[in-house]
Amino acid sequence: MSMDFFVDVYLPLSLPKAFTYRVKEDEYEFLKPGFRVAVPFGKTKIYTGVVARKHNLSPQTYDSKSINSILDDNASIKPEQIKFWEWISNYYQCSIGSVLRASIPASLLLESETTFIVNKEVEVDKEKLSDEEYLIYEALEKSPLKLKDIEKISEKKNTIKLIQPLVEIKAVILEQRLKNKYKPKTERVFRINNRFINPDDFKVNIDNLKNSPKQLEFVLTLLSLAPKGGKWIKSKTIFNKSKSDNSIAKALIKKSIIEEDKVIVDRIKYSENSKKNLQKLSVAQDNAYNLIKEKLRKINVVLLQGVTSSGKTAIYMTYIKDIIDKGNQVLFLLPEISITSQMVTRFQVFFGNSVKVYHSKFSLNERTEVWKNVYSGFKNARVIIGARSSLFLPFNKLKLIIVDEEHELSYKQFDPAPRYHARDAAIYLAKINNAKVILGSATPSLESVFNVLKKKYEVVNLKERYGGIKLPEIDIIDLKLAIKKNQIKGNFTTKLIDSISDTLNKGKQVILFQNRRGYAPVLECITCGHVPQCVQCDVSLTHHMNSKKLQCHYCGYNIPIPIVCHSCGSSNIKTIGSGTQQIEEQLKTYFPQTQIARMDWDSTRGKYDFDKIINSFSSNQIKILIGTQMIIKGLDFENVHLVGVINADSLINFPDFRSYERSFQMLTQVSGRAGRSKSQGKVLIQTYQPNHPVIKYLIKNDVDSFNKFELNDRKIHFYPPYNRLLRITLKNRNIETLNIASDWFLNVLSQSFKGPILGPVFPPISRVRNYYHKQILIKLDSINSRLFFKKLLRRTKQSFDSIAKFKSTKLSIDVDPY
DNA sequence: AGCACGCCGACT
DNA sequence: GTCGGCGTGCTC
Repeated sequence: MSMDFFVDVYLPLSLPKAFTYRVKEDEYEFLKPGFRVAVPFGKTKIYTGVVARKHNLSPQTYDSKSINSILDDNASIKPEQIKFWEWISNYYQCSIGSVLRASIPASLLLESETTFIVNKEVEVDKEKLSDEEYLIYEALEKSPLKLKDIEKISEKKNTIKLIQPLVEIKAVILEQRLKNKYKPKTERVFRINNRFINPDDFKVNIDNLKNSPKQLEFVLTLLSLAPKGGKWIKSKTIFNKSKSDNSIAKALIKKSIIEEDKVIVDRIKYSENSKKNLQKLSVAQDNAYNLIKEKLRKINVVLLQGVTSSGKTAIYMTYIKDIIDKGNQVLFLLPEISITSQMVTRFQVFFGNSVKVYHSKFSLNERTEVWKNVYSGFKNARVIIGARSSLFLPFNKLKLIIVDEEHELSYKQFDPAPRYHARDAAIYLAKINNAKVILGSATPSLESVFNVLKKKYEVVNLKERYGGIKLPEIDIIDLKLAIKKNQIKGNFTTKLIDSISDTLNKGKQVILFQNRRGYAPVLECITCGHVPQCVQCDVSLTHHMNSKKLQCHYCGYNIPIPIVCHSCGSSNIKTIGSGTQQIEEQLKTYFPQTQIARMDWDSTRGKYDFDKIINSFSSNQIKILIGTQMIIKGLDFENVHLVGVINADSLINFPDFRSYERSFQMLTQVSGRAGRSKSQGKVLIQTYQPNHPVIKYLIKNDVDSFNKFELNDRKIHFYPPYNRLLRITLKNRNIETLNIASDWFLNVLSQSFKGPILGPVFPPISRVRNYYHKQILIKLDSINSRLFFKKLLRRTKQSFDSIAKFKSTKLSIDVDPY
């Protein structure tokens, strides 16, 4: 009986399912789920896919193509990873391909590029070729070319048609070549030739070098580093020590005295600090540590709720040590922005080379390296510090995931798909790996607080700061009152200015927090009120002082700052609003002699800008640091005494159901930057609403009461964590088509689903890059309705996609949107 | 998602 | 007449 052999393959495309390919019997035996295979797809392309499963069921409705080749000797992807992808794809309602693409460094997803080569077996009568064909053929005779290159040579765009005749007469053939994008970094190494150090000849050999002192020195240096030979020594080391260079090495290689080779080295430099002992835990920390340990025996997730500066990190580290001493791996998740070199160094001091770091600002090659380290050599990858995408690494023996600052919004991926929440995904990842989870925060998310109430998680509290330092004193400045008394100028009340100057006089530092970025956001015409808008998005252009431009934050469109109003021609235009740049300038008029730095998205574009500012602030060169969210992320500045919040209202009044929670978290975090050593710090908050609940509970440092208040509010309005949200966004260039499409969608949904469906509405920014947006929001009240709705949504999406007139409408789904 | 095909309008 | 714009449908 003849058997057919098939594999289902996941492709890195945004398509909803796996594709089935035929394989030969021996391939079938060799392949396992997780192997990468190169497969033809469509007419011209070859993609790298991942085998999901293998079987003998011949597809009924189509003929399977055969795979092109097998790319692995061992499964590149572990079964747990595939399981994790499938969960993400199912829970967050996105294609498996988009998960795959987010997971694997592009370097491991080989890419096909159509290359054309001259077919030497066919005689071509060049006289008969057209001028253009001739040109292309001649170019191809010199070297194989890709379509893009031919485009350049022929200076035409439609190269396919140009080359088509040549392909038809088989003068030119296509070559599908897979190109490996990952190039390991190598270093040259030398070692002494065995024959040279053979005891019988050694003396003679050395004597022979007498007339070449430079070469002799090279050899002696090499011998001092590797007396018995055999060992490879880095070229750099020898060149430095013997003051020689490549010419000398070359000469020695020619004489067969030394041998050379190349070894693969890590791109990311890890300091080889000797591992220090962990700092001893305080009594409170030790209690918390033991409690966590005890609770994790019975439950999978523990929430560590510790006030700012309570020393959560020390507890994590003690726990991490437990895990890695047993040869297991730990994933330490941080919000992207918190992964500073400060943080990494802190870990390396204790865990040395076993620490690996993974986040999106690393280059592709760097990320590939970490991937390979985590996959194979887990001795040097036991502690992985990473941003949300590190959930997708090929862990070996993952036994603990720590999600620090678990309340952070940036754990939720926003665009593109997969729109996953790293905290929630981490809990599932832990489950399939049999690992435990510690969530840490001073101000836990209401979701986690709720899960503690529901007994899904256990909580461990840490109510005092490390070293018995008092929490800062929080003082409110009523802006209404200040205006009445004429005690305000620009953004600053007299009280705040006095406090700043007091602090500076004591030799202490100041942090000022402003919840906006860039310079005074918009330019307004005083005469007619016109504000310059982006041409393809529905937003006002932002004034960027550095580049002297008006810029769109959504699509990057920019224009030079106009001298006259484009609408009425008046030259009476000015900037309105108050961002960090403006605050910096106002502050400079008060404290002209003081070093002031600003930290926001604009001033920290580069990879190292952030570290640079942090370093000069911690070394006390900068006295006042002004910044947005960026400055509040778990950084330890010992000398900061005063934290000022310029305006709490812009936070509190943000039109979103999470804005109170967020303001409370942010204000608590920012307050926590004050008084981290010995003396008690001070926090001054300027606000128009001194009696607002957020402010009220904040002053008392009462997280629990705030949570209670806020949970009650969420319950009344059917918001998370009581109900789950699901948001559908439709996009189209044409507003009419969009309206019809979104109405259709809503209609079909509401025929089967009786729960609350809101919309479709235009979001606050209703047009981005010339695409109009419309949103539908669904509130789901139980697991059953969630499961039911997701099924319904999948069906509805399928019918939607099959209707021709909706083809141009893009649809995206966001589960648990933020 | 890409990519090719094919149908239309705007020009050498 | 042809170039290239975009709408449509398919990919194992």
